[in-house]
Amino acid sequence: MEELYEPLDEETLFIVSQTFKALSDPTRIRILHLLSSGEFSVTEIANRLSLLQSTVSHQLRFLKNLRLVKYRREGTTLYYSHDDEHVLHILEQTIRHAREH
Amino acid sequence: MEELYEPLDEETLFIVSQTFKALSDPTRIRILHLLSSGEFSVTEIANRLSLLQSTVSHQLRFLKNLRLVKYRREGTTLYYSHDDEHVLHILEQTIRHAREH
DNA sequence: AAATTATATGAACATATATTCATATATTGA
DNA sequence: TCAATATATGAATATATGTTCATATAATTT
Repeated sequence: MEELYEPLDEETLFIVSQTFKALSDPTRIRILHLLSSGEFSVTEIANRLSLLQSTVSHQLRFLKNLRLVKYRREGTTLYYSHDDEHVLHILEQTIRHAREH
Repeated sequence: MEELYEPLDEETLFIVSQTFKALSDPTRIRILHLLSSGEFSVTEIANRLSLLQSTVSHQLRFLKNLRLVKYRREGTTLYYSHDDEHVLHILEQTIRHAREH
């Protein structure tokens, strides 16, 4: 029997699980989905999604640590945008898939 | 400014988050990755991945509920295999992406 | 420098989750 | 029906996680 299966090393496993963990929370999904259409400040995100500023900030830190989002500063305002085409593509792909029942 | 952003309804959000939650745990990732190469019994999975039979069984139930795996019976043995090409494709895609650093 | 606005942070809390152990269930064969 | 084998299940536990509240930090304007 031929074996096309390659066991996963710890590092790969960690990266993959972290990536999907980022996409496993409804709040983070909504934030990333919003950011797929452009850049928004923390307050804008909170208002659009009816979330507390603190909640958004915490989740943005999470996404920032995984380099899924980035920001630029303009005065006191931080404009966040997505920073990982691959992950965003997977998310949008899965959203479409889910919408087809 | 044109708006290409479509808010996510609750149901879609739930399906998407559940799907990614399934892929966010190292044990489930290893199981699904193994099943990408064929069908295996619960005991085989446990042995190959050095996991307790109980752990594997619990996680298979989780994956079964989300219809990510299916099984066929042969005597007392249950052979599990994957049951969602789309999700498996996303997983393998992300594994390859992670392996490229 | 003080006030204002925007964002980040830490602690506390409630909830969710993964694993383990012990045991139950199910199928087969003697 | 009893023994053997394979799998499932439930309770217990430890840990992880998301949200909230209060407050801190940072940049700007007056």
